[in-house]
Amino acid sequence: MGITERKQKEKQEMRQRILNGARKVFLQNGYEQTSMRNIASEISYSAGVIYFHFKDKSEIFHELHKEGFSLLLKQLRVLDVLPDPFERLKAGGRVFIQFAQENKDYYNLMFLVEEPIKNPDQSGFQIAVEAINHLHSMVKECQELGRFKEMDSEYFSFMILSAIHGICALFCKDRTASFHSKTNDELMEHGYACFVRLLEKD
Amino acid sequence: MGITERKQKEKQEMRQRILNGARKVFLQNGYEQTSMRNIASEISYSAGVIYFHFKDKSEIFHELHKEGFSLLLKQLRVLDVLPDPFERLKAGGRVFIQFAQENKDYYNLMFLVEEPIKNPDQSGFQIAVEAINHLHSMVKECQELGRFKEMDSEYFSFMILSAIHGICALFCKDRTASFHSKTNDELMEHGYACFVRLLEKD
DNA sequence: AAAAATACTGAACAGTGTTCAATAAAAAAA
DNA sequence: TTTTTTTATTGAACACTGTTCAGTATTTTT
Repeated sequence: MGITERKQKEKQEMRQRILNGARKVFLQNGYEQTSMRNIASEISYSAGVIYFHFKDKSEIFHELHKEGFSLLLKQLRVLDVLPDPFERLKAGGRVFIQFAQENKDYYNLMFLVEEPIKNPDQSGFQIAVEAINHLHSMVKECQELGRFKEMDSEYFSFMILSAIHGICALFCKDRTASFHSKTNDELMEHGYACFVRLLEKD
Repeated sequence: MGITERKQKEKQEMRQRILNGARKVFLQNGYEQTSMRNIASEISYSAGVIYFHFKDKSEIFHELHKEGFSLLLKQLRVLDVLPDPFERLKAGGRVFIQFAQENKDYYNLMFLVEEPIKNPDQSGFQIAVEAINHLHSMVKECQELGRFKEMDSEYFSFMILSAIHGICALFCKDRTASFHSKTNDELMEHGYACFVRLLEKD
C-alpha cells in the first residue's frame, strides 16, 4: 500500500500548508479580521479547497488553539528544573505573562476568543486541561511544603490563574490606558510583583 | 426657536430609539452577531437611517460601553455607606463579579471586545477612568489605615482589578470548564474568597 | 407658492463563511 | 492500454455583513 500511504502524506502536507497560511494570517490580523479567502490566497489556492481539508473556520482555530497551548507548556516545562515548587510557581507566572506579551494573538486565540466548543472532553481541548493540571500540581506541592494552608487547592489554582490572566487580558484588549503607568511592560511587571508579594505572606 | 427645539428633541428621541434597539440586540446576540440590519429591523426602520444618527457601529458600541460603566458605578456607589475602606473594597469585588455574571454582554462590551478607541482622553472613555479612580482611592484609604504598606497604590490597584477581572474574563469567555467545580458561581465565589484571604494577610 | 433643509428608504458595493456542480488529475479496474 | 472510479481543486453562487448614496417624501424657511 505505498500509494495510499503517499496520498495520506500528501493530504497531511496540504493540511499543514493551510495551517501555516492560516497561522500567518490569524496571528497577523486576529480572528475576526481573518477570512477564508485571505488564508487561501496566502497559500495560492482557492478558498473552496480549505473545506475539503477542514470542516470550517472553527476547526482551523482549534488547531492553532492547540498549538498555542503546546508552545506555552513547552516554555513552562523549562522551569521544571527548579526544585522549589513555590519558586517554580512564581517564575511560571512571569513566563505566562511574557508569553502573552510576545504572543498576543496566540493568547487571544487561547483565552479571549469566543469558544465554539464547550465540553473539555473534546479532543484538542485536552492540552488546556493539561496546562491547568500543571498549575494545580504545583499548588499542591506548595501545600505539602506548608504554604497556602487551609486553602482549597482547586479554588486557589483558579484564583492564581485568574490573577495572572487578568493582567494579560487587560493588556491584550487594551484596557490599560486608564492607569498612568509609563509602559504596559512596567504596569504588568509591577502588578504581578504585587501579587507575588501577597502570595509570599501566606 | 420652538421648532428647532422640537426638531432637536425628535432627533434625540430617534437616537434613543436606535440605542434601545441596539442594546436589546447587542446584549442578546453579542457584538459580532449584531448587524446594523438587525438593529434597524428591531425598531422597524431601514438600516441606512442609523448612519444618519450614528457615525458607525463603533459609535453605538461606545454608547453602550458608557452605559455599562455607569450601571456598574451605580452599583458600586451603594457601598459608599460602608465606613471601613477595606470592607468596601472586598464588597466591591463581590459586586463587580456579580455584575459580570448578571450582565455578561455588558461586561464583554466593557472589557473584552476589541476597542476601536485607544486614548483615554476621548469623550466617553472618561467614565472608565472614573471607575479606576474609585478603586484607586479605596486602596489609598486602606493604606492610610495601615494596610498594603510598602505597596505602590497604582500597581496594587491594577493587580486587584486584574485578579477580579481575570475571574470574570474566564467566566465570560467560557474558560472555566477545565476546573472540576460544580458550577461557575461556586468557582468564582470561592476563587474570589481565596483572593480576599490573601489580601487580609497583608 | 417656491426653495431649501431634513429624515428616511432601498438599492448598490465590496466584503464575509460556506456549499456545490463542474473539472482536471491520478489510481484502480477492465 | 483503455475505461471507470476516486480524489483534489476550482470558481461561481448563496445568504449574510458594514457602509454609502442617489432618490424621495416631508417639513421648514423664504
